[in-house]
Amino acid sequence: MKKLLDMISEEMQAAFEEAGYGEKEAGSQLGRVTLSNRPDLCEYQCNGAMAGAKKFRKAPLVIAGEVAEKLRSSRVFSQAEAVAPGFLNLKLSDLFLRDYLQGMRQAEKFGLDEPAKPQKIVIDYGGANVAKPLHVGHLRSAVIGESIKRICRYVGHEVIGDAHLGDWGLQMGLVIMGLKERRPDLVYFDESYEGEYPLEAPCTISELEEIYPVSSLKSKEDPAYKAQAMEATYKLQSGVRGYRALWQHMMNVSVTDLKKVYSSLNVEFDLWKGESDVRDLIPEMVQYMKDGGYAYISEGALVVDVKEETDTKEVPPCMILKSDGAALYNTSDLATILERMRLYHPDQIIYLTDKRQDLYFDQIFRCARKTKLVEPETRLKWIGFGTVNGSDGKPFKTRDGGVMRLEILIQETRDEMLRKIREGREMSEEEARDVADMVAISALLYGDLSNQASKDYIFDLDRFTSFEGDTGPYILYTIVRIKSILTKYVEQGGSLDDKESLELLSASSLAQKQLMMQLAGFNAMMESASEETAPHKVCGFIYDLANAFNRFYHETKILAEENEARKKSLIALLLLTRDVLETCIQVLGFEAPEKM
RNA sequence: GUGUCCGUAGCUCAGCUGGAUAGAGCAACGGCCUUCUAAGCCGUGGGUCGGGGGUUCGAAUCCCUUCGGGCACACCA
Repeated sequence: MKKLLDMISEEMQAAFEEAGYGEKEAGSQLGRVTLSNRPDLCEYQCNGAMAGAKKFRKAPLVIAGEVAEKLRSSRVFSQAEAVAPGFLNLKLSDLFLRDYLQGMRQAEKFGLDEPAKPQKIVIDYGGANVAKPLHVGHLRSAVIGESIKRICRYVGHEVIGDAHLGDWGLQMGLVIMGLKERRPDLVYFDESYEGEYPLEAPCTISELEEIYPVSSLKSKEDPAYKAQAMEATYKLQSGVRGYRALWQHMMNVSVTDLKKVYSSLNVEFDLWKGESDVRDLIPEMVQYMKDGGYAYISEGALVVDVKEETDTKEVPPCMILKSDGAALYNTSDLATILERMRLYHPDQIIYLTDKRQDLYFDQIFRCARKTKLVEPETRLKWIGFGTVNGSDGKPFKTRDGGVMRLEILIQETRDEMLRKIREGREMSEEEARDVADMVAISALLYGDLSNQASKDYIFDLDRFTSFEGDTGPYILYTIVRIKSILTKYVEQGGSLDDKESLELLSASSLAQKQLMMQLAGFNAMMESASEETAPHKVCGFIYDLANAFNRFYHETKILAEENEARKKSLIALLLLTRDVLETCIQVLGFEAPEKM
């Protein structure tokens, strides 16, 4: 289905041409119609007469007047008037709008067209680390990545989400050393041991999480200890049996825990790959880069130059191997690109990390292109997100200044929501708990996603969990209201299956028409949210839609409507509103309860 | 130093492929429940869009400059 604005722009363009203001060049913009920024004057507007005034050597108002004249009998516009200095103020025909919504309701995905070329996209969620607890910073990559994945899938692309764990670096050596300090008698550390290793993991997740910070601190203070940790890393990487077995246990314990936390945020990965998965590809890739003449030794390290003529900044070379010959983050990221091209051959890879890694990804992408790890048409996209700050504007911390664990944050949000629900609603304890969990997730996700990803934002639990204003709970409340009416309608013997009834709808009030206009913008919004990988656009859209609905709701009695035909048509409008809202929150990553 | 992002109402944020009187929410104040969830709706007050210059018929939006802040600048990830 065409987008509403495109349809009415075409109508307008035709009127321009008919009035003698055709443009030879393709892609003329004279007839472009946009949503009015003066809703008190009109619904849509076209500014083409002013843009064309110079070219046609005529006063804009004259042009606008002549164009308006051509639109007198238009079936699209019920009103088109020329206003000084040359605006074309437009109102949409009720019939046209109604037919458009009817088309939406009957079309797949509310009239959103399939992409011209569906892509295969890999999303790299930027790597939680094994044996280190998730903290607030991980909230963003998980939540934004999940929403982008869902948006792209909805639009019609094939998307593979990869958790991409940090499971192979020095931190693994640190954890191994930390464990060895505590429990030197474990069989994994006995290098002469040749038997089977136990099936049971030697430590729990909380123990692992305790070990890392202690060990990390110690390595900073004690160079000898750090050397041991590096040796442990080396032993793990070179395949020492006990270390590998231990590593496997830590992986299992950690991944189980990560899955638990992520799934509480409705975040799911298709792949649980990590740095370790490409370890065998590294030698081959390094050799390839040397043979191709891309990589050379600089200051002892193996690097690839990624400077470009047009650079206005200094771009240091991309390092492939450290001067001690060891691999680093760059190495595994590049090898991962190689692996992904071989296994999935994606059209696009999207990375989510915090925005400080801007330069780093610039280097990686340039290096991948230069060394032809990817094809010229493969898109590499980096989405750098901002910091989660506390109310003081500085990175979010716990009360005592520590790092806020994601699990704790989620729990606090749930508790707060449960408290509010108990306060304001009569509900069984069990139901209150279920509802609180759903609403809490909406609060958390919407609070994050409604901000532009690239900007920092202030995490304010009170604001996010509020039922007022631009929040997840407000959106859910609106959906629940609609559901409640629909439920009552069915109880009174009504049917929700009538796909034709929207045809009976007349635009009888301003609020109703505004609701309809808002609904009609769905396909355009979703397309741009997908193209710009911008979940906040979905949030903006449903907030406006929820407002439009609530205004309409307050002035329109639906169940009490006596004209059966009109009642049916109103129910059809409610159904469309509910479905569009639920589709939108689904791509944002949360869902609405039946009651709240 | 080089580069980059940001600066919009008291607070949190939209708007930024240039259009008319710069929008929401929170907070403040005032209305609306015998009727579909008042966790809602309606209304009032609140602004040199950091400053200056330029391009344009028209600039929060584009360009330059300046101030203030964040971040990054090869052997961490």
